[in-house]
Amino acid sequence: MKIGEASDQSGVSRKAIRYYESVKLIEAAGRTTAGYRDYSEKDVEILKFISRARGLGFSIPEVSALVDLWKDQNRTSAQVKELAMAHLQQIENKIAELQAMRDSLLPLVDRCPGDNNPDCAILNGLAQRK
Amino acid sequence: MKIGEASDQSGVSRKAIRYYESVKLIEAAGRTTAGYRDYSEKDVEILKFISRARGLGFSIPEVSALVDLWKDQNRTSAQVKELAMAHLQQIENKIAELQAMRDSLLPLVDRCPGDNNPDCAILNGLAQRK
DNA sequence: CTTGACCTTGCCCCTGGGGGAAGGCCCATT
DNA sequence: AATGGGCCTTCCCCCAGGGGCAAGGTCAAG
Repeated sequence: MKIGEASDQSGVSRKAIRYYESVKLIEAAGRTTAGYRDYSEKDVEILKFISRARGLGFSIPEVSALVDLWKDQNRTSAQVKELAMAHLQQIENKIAELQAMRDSLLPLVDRCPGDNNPDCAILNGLAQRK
Repeated sequence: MKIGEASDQSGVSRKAIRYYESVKLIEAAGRTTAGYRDYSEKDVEILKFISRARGLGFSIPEVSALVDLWKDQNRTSAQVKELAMAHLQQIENKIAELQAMRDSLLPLVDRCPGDNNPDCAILNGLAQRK
């Protein structure tokens, strides 16, 4: 099948598929006589795997490692778990970072009257030396 | 003062200062006879303002709008509040997105034995059609 | 006068693709 | 047989926010 159908079936955009090929996350697809990329059902399964992993926030190198482990019958679940736990920690860190931003910003927003006067707690908070 | 001192005092890297100038977030600094950028105390205050706004996660265009409002004596606090609340919503959205990732990934990690066998709930979860 | 610390511009790199241009291919309809 | 539109191809620019490095200019102290 051609890239459009592979895209529709896998949920990965055409653009992303070509990008994944360019960064060698997936193998270069075979070509038809017309020069079109040609995909098999198996290729689509790999794309779906990648799509789900990306959806969980794994970066391209991380997804690459996951795909390699998936294909490797000699893997250990410990290897996979280590990778996933490291990613989970990154997620937790980002959540904490965003919550810290929210916790800093929220009180400023609450104290800003939001009326027609120029006085604003948000600008004051940003301007003042802490 | 030159860029190095302005950087030290404001907490914004030399590189970032030049970058902010190139994207017109700040005005182009004056130059000494030797061609070095020259900063005043006021410039440093603006950089500190920017640094704090960036620390709260505001994007460059958002920071630009905040700086403009800060300088504008005819602003209304409603304008500032609107901008801040929109950003706050973006933060909340990102937090929710990351929490959803965590909530999907965590049960898989918990069910992965992490031993020397290849069977792994994480890979199974990514591979299976949902 | 030399040395080292600072400054300058400029270029390529990163993430993860999106958007769009210019041109080639294929199928169905007229 | 021709044509139209819907695919496909490669190529390049764009986003944030700089990092890193190169080649060279400047300045103050010893």
